[in-house]
Amino acid sequence: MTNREKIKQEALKLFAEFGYHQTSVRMIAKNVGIRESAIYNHFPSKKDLFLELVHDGKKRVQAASYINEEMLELLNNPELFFTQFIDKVIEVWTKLEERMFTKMMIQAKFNSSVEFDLTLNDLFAGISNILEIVFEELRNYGYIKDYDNELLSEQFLAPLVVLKFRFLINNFFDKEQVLNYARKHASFFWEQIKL
Amino acid sequence: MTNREKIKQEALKLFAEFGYHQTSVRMIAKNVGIRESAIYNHFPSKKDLFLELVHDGKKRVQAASYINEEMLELLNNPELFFTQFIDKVIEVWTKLEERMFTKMMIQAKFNSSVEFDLTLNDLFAGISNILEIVFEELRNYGYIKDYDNELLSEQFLAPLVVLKFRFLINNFFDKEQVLNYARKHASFFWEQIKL
DNA sequence: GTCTATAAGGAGATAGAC
DNA sequence: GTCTATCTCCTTATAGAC
Repeated sequence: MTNREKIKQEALKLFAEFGYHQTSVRMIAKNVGIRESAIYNHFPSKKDLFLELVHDGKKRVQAASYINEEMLELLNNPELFFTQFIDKVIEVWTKLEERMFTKMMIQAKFNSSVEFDLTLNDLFAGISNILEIVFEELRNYGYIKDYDNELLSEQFLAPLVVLKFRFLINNFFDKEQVLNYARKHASFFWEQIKL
Repeated sequence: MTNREKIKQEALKLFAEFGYHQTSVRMIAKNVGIRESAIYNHFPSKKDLFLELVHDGKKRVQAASYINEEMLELLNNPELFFTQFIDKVIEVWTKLEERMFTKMMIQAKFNSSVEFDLTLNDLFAGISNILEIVFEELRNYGYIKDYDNELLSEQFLAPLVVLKFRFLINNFFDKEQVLNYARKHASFFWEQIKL
C-alpha cells in the first residue's frame, strides 16, 4: 500500500471518529508514520484530501448492490425476498469502510462547514430505487395492498435508517442484534402490507 | 436579558450551527457584543458553558408534553387522536430552541468529543413512553392488532425521527410540508395496525 | 518523497487595570 | 463585570535541504 493510500485510509478513520475539523493533518501524519509536511506532497490541502474521500465514497455508494439475479427471482416469495434483502443491506452497511464513510458524511452534513456534492438522500438512493421497483412488481403480482411506492419505501427504510444512525453513534454494534432488529421490522412491515 | 443569558443564547445558536469545536469563545463573545475574557466571568470554561446548555436542554426535553387531558379522551377515536398527537409533536419539534438543542446534541454525539450525560434515546424517550401507553390502551379497547408495544412505538416513531434529522440537516423546512409528511405516515401506520 | 524549520494565525484561558 | 494585553499551544501550510 502506497503512502498516498495509507493517508486516505487513516484520514477516513479519523474524520469518521472525530469529524473533519477535530482531525488535524498532524494526527493523520502521525497515524501513517510520516511528518505532517509529507502529506502536502500528496494532497494540496486538508480539504482536498477530504473531498477525494467524499468522491471515492460516493462512487462506492452508487456502485453498491443490494440485490442480485437470484433475489429477483424470489419476488414470488416476498417474505423470503425481504429476509434476504435485509440481510444484504445489513451486510453492506456494517462493512467498516461503509460505516466510516457514512459517519464522516453525516458529521460533515450536520455542521455546515465544508461544502461538498453529496446529499443525505444520495446515501440511501440506491436502496430506495430498488425498493420502489420491488413494490411495483409485488403490486403487479397482486401480493400487496395498493399504496404509493414512495410511501412504502420510506416506511420500510425509516426504521433501518434509525438503526444505522444508532449504531454509528454508539460506535459499537453486535451484528446479530442489528440483524434481528432489522428482520423483526421487515417482518412486521410485510405483515402489514401483504394482501 | 442579562449578559449571562445572552451568552447562553448565542452559544446555543452557534454550537447548533457550527458544532462545539468549530465555535470559538471569541465568536460567542462577538455575537453577544462583549470581549472574550468577559465570558470567563460567567463560565469557568467553554466546556462548562456547553454542559450548562446540555443541562438546560435536558430538563426542557424531559418536561416537554406531547399530550393533554383532552387528547387522552380521544383514544376512543384513534385516527383523530393520532392526527392531534402528530400535530403536537411537530409543533414541539419545530420550535427554534428545540431544533437548535437537538442539532447541537446530535453533532456532539456523532463526534465523540465532549462527554455528557444525555443519550440520543433520551431525546425521544418522552414520546416513546407516551406511545407505549397509548398502544396498551388501544389494545385493551380492542382497536388494534396484537403487537409488541415497543415494536409499534419504534415503527410509528422511525419515519418521524428521519424527518426530524432531515430538516435539522437542511436547516430549513416548510412547516406545512413537514406536517403533511408526518400526517401521511401516521395515517398509513394507523391503517396497518387497526383491527 | 520525506525531512527539519518556520511562518502566520486562531484557539482557550489568565492577569491586572478600571 | 468588562476591558486590554498577553501566554501558551495547536492549527494549516510553505521553504528548502537531502
